[in-house]
Amino acid sequence: MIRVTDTLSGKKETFTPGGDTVKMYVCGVTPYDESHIGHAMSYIIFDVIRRYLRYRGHQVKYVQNVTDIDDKIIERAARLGTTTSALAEKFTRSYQEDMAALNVEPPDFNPRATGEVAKIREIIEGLVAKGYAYPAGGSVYFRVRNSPDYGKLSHRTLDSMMAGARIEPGEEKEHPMDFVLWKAARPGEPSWDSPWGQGRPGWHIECSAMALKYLGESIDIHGGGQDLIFPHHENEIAQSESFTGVKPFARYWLHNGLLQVGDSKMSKSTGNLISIKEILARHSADTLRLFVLSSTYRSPLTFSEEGLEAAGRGAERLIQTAGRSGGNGKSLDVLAYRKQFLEAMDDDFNSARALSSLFDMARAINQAADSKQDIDDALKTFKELAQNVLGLTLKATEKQIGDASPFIALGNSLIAEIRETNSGLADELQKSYPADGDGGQYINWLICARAKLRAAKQFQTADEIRKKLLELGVTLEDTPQGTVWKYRK
RNA sequence: GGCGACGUAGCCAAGUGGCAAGGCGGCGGUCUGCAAAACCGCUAUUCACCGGUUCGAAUCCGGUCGUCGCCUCCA
Repeated sequence: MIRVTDTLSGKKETFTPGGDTVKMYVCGVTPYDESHIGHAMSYIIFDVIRRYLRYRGHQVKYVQNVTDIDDKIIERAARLGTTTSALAEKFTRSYQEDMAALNVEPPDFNPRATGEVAKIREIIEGLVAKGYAYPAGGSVYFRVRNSPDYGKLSHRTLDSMMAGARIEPGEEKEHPMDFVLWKAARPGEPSWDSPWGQGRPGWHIECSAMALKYLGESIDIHGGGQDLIFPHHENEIAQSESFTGVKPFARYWLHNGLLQVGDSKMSKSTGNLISIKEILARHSADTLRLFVLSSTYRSPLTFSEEGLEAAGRGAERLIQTAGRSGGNGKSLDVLAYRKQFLEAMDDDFNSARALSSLFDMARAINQAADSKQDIDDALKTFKELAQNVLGLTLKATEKQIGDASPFIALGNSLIAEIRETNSGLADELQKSYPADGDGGQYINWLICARAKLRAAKQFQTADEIRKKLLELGVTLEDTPQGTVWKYRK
């Protein structure tokens, strides 16, 4: 039994989907710039939720929109002298690359706002016909006063919103909180035909349209960042339920806490953005996923380089475990750890607690491997949870060695050094010295040279190789199967 | 001003009535020629502070202080 915290009720509820397939909608990005690590956090979380539901035997249909037309896109495109569609396309693709790099599975449907104008118009017309919306000056507004429960998601009333006071004067609106469904086009802006004249969809309406079109009138999970609760999701509920007359529009509203940098939220308006690409240049997807998953998804998370490094070391331990092999002793049973893992995930996707079970399991596996127990089944369970549920790759980050020259230099000076005391060995090494190749080849050669030196008990020179390699970012590990190396910066 | 969240070890973080998970770091040990990796042991008598309820509270109630979010484009 899975329990989820629903923003609407404010409580932890038993999760029971409306049908055989879990219908899941998560708000996507507005592609006018590179995606940032706040996006990474949110989409990693919903990716894990989706994976877990599937792991628990649910079919999941996952829809995510792309808001490819809005004020920011228009503004940015104009500034850069490009079209809104070219700009949106560029950053949509960049976003998709980022998600792939983070091992976030693509949605089943990924509709663009501009591709759904027909459905959007249909809904607005319906809302106008029912008296929930009214045209004014070529735009169409939603009439919040006709939705008595407006404010139920964000737990506030119209009166309390008015008290907040940061509301601009009425313009064409009947009520200050009325929001735009259809925006009249200004000269030169991209626009579509409508009964109210040339214009384009407002922000909130596309999500209602897509959810209704791709998932139906009542969906199971609607997700997004906490910053979307008001006004975006509040408005989605109002529009959707007013249009269809079906309640609830979403059975469960899930919201992730926001990523902070330093002492404030990272956001577009404060400009303290760190892009996903920037982070992935320094840290692996597993590192980032572990960093995000080691706290509960509803809490705010403070980004820090130290935090990522800590997560990275943890990730390495898991990767190390995944690569182990046991013997043919007694078979290790890890079902108790698996049970704990599932109990944690069942409890509102408590990935932090689930991870503690995974680390415990890793320790048990390492221990068993050390004592030559059979760890095949254990490893299978371990990987299933780490990869299929948490979406970790468990692959060591093989960073490309850009420049082989430091390794070549190291090899050359080594030969010269050895020649002073042992010309025979120097000749032998010289013979096997790679004429060219990538850094890896030279590293392998250096490891080979070190093995010969160790065999000859020339530990000082051998250790020097290890030390120099470490300075270049290469760690050596001597295992019974030989020496393995890792490159990390 | 309104609404909401949070304050647990050096750092990150789980735990919402019954002896304080896990990760990172640190210290000691096993293994190793020495390391690395892995493993073992230790690392919070105490959960912002004050008061209350209870046989029993990090967990419930009241208050104080502090941090953050939303109320405006945002994942």
